Amino acid sequence: MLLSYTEENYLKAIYHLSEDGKIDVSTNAISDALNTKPASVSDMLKKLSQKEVINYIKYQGVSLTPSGKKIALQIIRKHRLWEVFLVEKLNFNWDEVHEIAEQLEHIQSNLLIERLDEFLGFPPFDPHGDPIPNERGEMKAKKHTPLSETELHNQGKVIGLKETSPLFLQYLDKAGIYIGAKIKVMDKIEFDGSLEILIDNKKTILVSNEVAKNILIAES
Amino acid sequence: MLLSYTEENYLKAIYHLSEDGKIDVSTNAISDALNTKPASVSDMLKKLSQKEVINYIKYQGVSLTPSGKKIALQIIRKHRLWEVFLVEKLNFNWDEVHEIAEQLEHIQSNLLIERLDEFLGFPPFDPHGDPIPNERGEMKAKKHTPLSETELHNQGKVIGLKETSPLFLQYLDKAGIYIGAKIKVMDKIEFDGSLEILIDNKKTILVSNEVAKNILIAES
DNA sequence: ATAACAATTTAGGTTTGTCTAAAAAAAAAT
DNA sequence: ATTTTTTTTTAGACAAACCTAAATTGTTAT
Ligand SMILES: [Mn+2]
Ligand SMILES: [Mn+2]
Ligand SMILES: [Mn+2]
Ligand SMILES: [Mn+2]
Repeated sequence: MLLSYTEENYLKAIYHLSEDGKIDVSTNAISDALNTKPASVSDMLKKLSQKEVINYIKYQGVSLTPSGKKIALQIIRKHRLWEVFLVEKLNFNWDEVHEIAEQLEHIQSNLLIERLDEFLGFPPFDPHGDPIPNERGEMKAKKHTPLSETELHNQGKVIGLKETSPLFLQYLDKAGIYIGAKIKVMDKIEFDGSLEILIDNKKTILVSNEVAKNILIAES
Repeated sequence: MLLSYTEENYLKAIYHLSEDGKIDVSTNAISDALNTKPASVSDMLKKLSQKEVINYIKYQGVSLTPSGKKIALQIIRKHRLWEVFLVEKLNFNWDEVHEIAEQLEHIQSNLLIERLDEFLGFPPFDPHGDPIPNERGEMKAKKHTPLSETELHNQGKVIGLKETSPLFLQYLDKAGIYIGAKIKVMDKIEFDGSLEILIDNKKTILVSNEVAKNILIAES
């Protein structure tokens, strides 16, 4: 089935919104995510329901059907592969790629995306540590312990981020934090939940609780 | 100025139609090129005229303004660079890339296209021998003597094509003709204008006049 | 010079995706 | 158990890009 650029964006938004455990996604949440009005979302949900890519009962929220989920994962696959291309091949910084990938993810060609995947060496993760689905929509589960919940003195590695906004990524660059960096929590300040962390056994810095919540760690 | 996907395609079509020496392009020619109805073209010409990217006098055809021409050349630059990428990096055949480039040419990001150009080594020509405009819209003029008008026994090199449809490209593959191939005209059959040609001093084949008109030669 | 034909434009509609304002339903508060 | 507030849907409009049918302008042939 062929969906429009806009319909694809709705499916992707619904997928991302239901990622945080939520089973049913609300009209308002979608309108927030896509910067449209709730009334426009209602219209679109009716249309997507007709096309059988979402389960929709009026006033009761929405979820993806298996076929809708498959489409959403294909778009996410394309988005993340293009992000890898931009960073690995065209030397973009990780905070510059999202906007361009938002456009590139809608290019229609299965052959293109399979060739791109091959050209990039079948990367399992994108520049922000997010897993890249394969053709069947399967991806490596990345276990996510936020840095804010890591035990004191435990050594871990940065495997991903909850936030990927340019401002946050630029902050991380400045702090010397990147995907793969070794991090050890040296001290927890009870007052505001900020953490003293040792990066790569070299540099000790203080990060706020807000920052720590958005850094995902694989403990070792 | 920001133009829509569709407006960009109109400018590109007008540019290509005026390439063949024509100063003013007709409504019907545009509607043919874009597979739309003349009435739709009239609507769009009014809009493009308002945006000052075309010179338009009702009933008298249309031409690009300097700013319209600049935009058209930027789109063509993007199209051709992406074609090089697809062939050189993703191993596509030259007859498979046009459709995908039609989509990729509309991706908006100056940085992207400059980085891509650099990544590809600043190629002066695309896989079909067409010149790639630089950021300022300048490109190498390619002199075009159709093979059909080449002197008997003259040796030349294939530098481009007039037609780049998949069917024609596939025919050339089969015949062993490619950009850069050495060609010598051995005989001209007066009856139908077909030619006996020697390719790379190895293989002699017969090509129709129709084919010969669409192969561009640099004589040496 | 006029009639016939071809090219182009206008008039009036459709579809997609958006909006605002108003109505209806669900959830929260009293 | 009502009332109030919030969420969601419907009603009615609009812009972009297309269409068909009809009117207009330009071109060619008599
Ligand atoms: Mn992204
Ligand atoms: Mn990402
Ligand atoms: Mn092309
Ligand atoms: Mn080309």
